[in-house]
Amino acid sequence: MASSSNTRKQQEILARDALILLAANEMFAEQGYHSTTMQNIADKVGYSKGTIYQHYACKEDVLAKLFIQCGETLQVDMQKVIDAKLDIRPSILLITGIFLKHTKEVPGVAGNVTLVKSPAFIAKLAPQYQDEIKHSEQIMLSQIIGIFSECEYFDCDQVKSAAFGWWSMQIGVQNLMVSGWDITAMGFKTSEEHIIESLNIFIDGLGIPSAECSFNWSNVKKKMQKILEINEF
Amino acid sequence: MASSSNTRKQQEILARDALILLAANEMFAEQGYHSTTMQNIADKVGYSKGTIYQHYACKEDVLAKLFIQCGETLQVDMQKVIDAKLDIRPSILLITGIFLKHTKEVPGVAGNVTLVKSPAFIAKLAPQYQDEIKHSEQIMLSQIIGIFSECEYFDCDQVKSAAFGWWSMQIGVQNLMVSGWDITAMGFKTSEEHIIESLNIFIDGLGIPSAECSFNWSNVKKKMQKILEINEF
DNA sequence: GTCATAAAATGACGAAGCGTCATAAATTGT
DNA sequence: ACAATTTATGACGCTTCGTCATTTTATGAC
Repeated sequence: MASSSNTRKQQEILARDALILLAANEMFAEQGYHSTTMQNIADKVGYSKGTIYQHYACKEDVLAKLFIQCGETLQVDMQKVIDAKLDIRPSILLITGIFLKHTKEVPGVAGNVTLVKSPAFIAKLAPQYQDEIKHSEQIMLSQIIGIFSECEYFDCDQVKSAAFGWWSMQIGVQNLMVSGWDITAMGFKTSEEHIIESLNIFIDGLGIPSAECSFNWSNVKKKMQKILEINEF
Repeated sequence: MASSSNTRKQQEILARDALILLAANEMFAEQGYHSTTMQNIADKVGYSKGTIYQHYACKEDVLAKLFIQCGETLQVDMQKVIDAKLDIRPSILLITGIFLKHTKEVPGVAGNVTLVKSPAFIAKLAPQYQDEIKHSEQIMLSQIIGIFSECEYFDCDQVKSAAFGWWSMQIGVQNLMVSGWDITAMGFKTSEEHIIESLNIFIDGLGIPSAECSFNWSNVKKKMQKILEINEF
């Protein structure tokens, strides 16, 4: 067997893998993880169920792979913010903005963070995915801790509490955003606007001086587009 | 048919209903909602599957009922804090403490807030439960808004952002607490300790002056026991 | 081009869970 | 004691997950 043939076939499989993930992501977003069947995904990509199972040993693995992919994108984007060496306030707000952007782009994944991390779910995953998820968590956590550590106003313990608080708020807002709850119908602004405002309050509480320019969601969005080098989202 | 006989039978059914919910709550907490079967619940209460289905038309309704029950308890406990007319800082921290307490008591419910509120899940519920959940949400939200409104330091818009931020953080920390993630193994303190510290930071950011006594998790717990008139949890 | 062999795709099948309903058991009223 | 009604039961139909024997396609030697 020629190596070129091997490579070609491998590329075919890789391309189909991308199609599967694309289809799964769409269906998870549209009708939820549990309401999406493997047959649905197979139909959408135009292959049989058996072929999908040559890529993923179980339905859980599909969501896990999407989750891991998102984690990688998040890490890359977060690193861009870190490398920009901004002040701590814009850093935190931009990292939040990145998560908000991802929540809107992949609601089927962002809304299932809790499911993916539940013991029952993890137990069904291929060992490789279990490890990758754990690894992804650690990288992201260290990035977050790193950003909060840059602040000279508080000690190691406060850093951990601040990072934990931010993380909680982030998980929470993701869940609120993907739930069908229309908060604007209750006189609220959008989740993005409120959470940025809340975070500004939180950062004020950390004793960090206010920036010269105000940081509302609109500003954060613009700054994000610049740093991530994207046009729209 | 005598009314006494009717009442007696109704009480039997009510008693069994409580047993079903008790069993379901335990199993949801132990092995998760999805891994718990209706047969499991039936076996645990010592009745057949068919009898369980005379109480609840579907598995979703069982979780929804538990969710609604918890909501009622939360409302009652929150009202006790509100009625105590404390300063805003202890009020917010005690409300948080109540949610932390409930998260520990009913992890099978607290960890599934996102699931219960997902459109696909809601759609399967009996109309009655759909309404009750919506109603429960509104009551709790108005209680939270009410507490934040007591603060004279900010306007209506800030109140909403603060309430939204608090709510996000609360949902997030519940998810973190019920996930298998052992943060103490990573050098962190407990979720309860960190979130109380984070909330203190958040409240500082609101411009609220520090209280004379410090409010760590231990203090909050003690104050809670006093106001809710309980001994341990 | 043809054929043997290997690789890959398929969907019928077994297993398991949800929810139903005809039947069985128990309770009530006469 | 017996009929009528209410209540409990688990076998059954249906759906979905995941498997695997079979079919189809691709490869390579001649």
